[in-house]
Amino acid sequence: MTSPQNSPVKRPTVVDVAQAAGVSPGTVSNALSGKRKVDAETRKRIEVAIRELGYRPNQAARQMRTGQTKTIAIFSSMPPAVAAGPSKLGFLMEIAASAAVAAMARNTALILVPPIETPEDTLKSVAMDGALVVEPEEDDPVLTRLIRSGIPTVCIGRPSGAGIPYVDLDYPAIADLLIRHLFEVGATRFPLIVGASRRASNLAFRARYRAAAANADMPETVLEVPEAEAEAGAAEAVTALLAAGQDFDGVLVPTDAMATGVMRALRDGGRAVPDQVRVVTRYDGVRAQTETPALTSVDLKLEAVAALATQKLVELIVGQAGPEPVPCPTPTLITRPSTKP
Amino acid sequence: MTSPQNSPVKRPTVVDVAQAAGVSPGTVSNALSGKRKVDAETRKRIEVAIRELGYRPNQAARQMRTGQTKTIAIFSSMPPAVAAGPSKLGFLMEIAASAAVAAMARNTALILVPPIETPEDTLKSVAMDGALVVEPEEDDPVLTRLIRSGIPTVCIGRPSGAGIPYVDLDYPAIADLLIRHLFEVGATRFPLIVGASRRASNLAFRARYRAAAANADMPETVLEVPEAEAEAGAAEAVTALLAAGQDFDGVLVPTDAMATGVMRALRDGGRAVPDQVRVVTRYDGVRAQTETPALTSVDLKLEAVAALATQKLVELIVGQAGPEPVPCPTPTLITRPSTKP
DNA sequence: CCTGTGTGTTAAAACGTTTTAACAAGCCGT
DNA sequence: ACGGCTTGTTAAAACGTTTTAACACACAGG
Repeated sequence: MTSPQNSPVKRPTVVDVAQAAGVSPGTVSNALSGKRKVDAETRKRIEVAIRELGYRPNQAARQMRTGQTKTIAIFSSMPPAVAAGPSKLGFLMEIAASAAVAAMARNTALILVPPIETPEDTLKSVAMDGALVVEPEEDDPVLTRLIRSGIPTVCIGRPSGAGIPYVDLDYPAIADLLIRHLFEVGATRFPLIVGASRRASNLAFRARYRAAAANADMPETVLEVPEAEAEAGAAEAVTALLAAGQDFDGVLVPTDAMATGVMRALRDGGRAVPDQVRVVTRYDGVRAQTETPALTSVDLKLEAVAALATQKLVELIVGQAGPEPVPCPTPTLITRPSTKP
Repeated sequence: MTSPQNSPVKRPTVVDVAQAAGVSPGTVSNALSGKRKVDAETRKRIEVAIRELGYRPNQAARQMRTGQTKTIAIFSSMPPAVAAGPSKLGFLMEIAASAAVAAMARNTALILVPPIETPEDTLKSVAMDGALVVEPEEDDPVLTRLIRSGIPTVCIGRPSGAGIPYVDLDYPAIADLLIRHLFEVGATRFPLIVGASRRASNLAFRARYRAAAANADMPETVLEVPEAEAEAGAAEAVTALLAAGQDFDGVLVPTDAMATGVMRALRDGGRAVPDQVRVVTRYDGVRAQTETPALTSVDLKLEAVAALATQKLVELIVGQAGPEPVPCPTPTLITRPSTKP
């Protein structure tokens, strides 16, 4: 109960604790970190002093000295137009939530970096010693900037560059899962509606679709839609298809926002789902679930993926792991009314 | 192209920049922050030196000197059982996403603190100069700890203590909206299924329900369900109600997880929604949207709420604002098949 | 008695900024 | 020629930790 200085609050520091415990600051540090041996009796004194004063270590000072911020950031490389809207809550946030708990379990904080146009500014203003990049695009600007800055980075979804560690989402397997299912429920010819960017998932879907079409003697119809106008673009594409009189009994449309557009176009065009046309999409998010009828999609095991990526990242940071990719959990199908036979 | 030291990387510091530009470190700092005047020509030299060396300020050092971390944290006080599962992606993440962009716009990072049992550890290990608390409970442990630590805090949803700034979610208005709607679509007697905790929203729903019941001469039936077992508990409660032969033509069930349970119990009990029973819930999340039939709910304007709270928080941190609450946007009804007349 | 070996502690340096107080130079009005 | 004012710059201190090198001490083996 000694009268404090008149300064506002003056949080106690390690030297206050040292003084109270009758030791030197260095010893307090050692007691806290356990890096060097300190006498049991001394440690006791220090602990009571800490409790007494309500000492909390100053993270900034600690960070500055050690160079470790104990912080990782999560970036979405999707254009804001894609990440925004109803999907915003989906993919990215689902991963972020899981990554946050995985990080916290390793006593690391996760900071949420919203989709932005200017990665440079963000990289300057925010301190982190590692980064997660969700679904990097080919030559992703955020990703390249990160690795050029020497910041340890783990991708979720395979990146275009080599030597960057990642947790694969195994897009080919996902594509096969959906394509096989379409055939199984009786579809015989279906177009692929896909994003125009060179994002890895788009590439995989195109490749697997081509292979499957060739294999089944099905004519290939690949419609590329700019990702920024996903929903409207997909609707337009399907409407054009209908107008052209092309017949099809299924649609493979990975991006959920585009799936919404497809469903609208089908409704407007008087096609019944699933009786006349079966529709499947990739991400099992709000959109897939709330469509009428609800859409068959894929359980990507995002929670596990996020946890693995986070673990890999912290190992990378402390130098316990190399840049080799992490095997990913196998995705499974979720069948819904949109493909009911 | 001078050969660098053999040390790993050695990021350039402010003194390197100063040396390259032929000035003192202090001047570089001034040029960067713009706090003091520096000659236009000198500033130019500094800027090119910065670009040349690829200098990025060390945030930790900056933080330590200024005491500002430029970081805020967002806490959910919900028990993990509630925050987990499908709802995890909903309420909390929707707010977090919006808060992140609002924070970033003010050049502040948002760190995501997952629901935890041990707030003390987190508060110790993570540096922040402000906090958002989502839906604080009465005498919320996280909240009390935060204010005791003197960390500026803004709540989303009214806290129990006084003097803590918050953005109201206006639970009474929300409750009234739903209750009025139930009456309007022809319901004459309906129970309230509500969380057992003393969370502000629960209290408000109880109060408004009582008032409305008294006013309409409707018998009161309030069923309290422990929040940890929301879905199962609510299902059980409704099943018991049916077994007891109590007749009702509507259900008011604010928590979406409980709504799922209610719908299941009604289905199992052979009651048709909306023909025999109308159901309304509060949060328009995945669950409300994917129920069959989809549930009438409320647009809480979470995006705006989160932005307001974040703005208030940064103002609070820099001392530009007092602890008075922030007026909140008015919620609106979203009518869905579950109350179709 | 001397040398070596732990053990536990400490004083001081270092981390990279920002801020403070001082200062030099130029200009103005007497 | 001198004091006062402005403008731009700087040297040095400060922020709170961790780490390094040194030290004091006890104790063992010769």
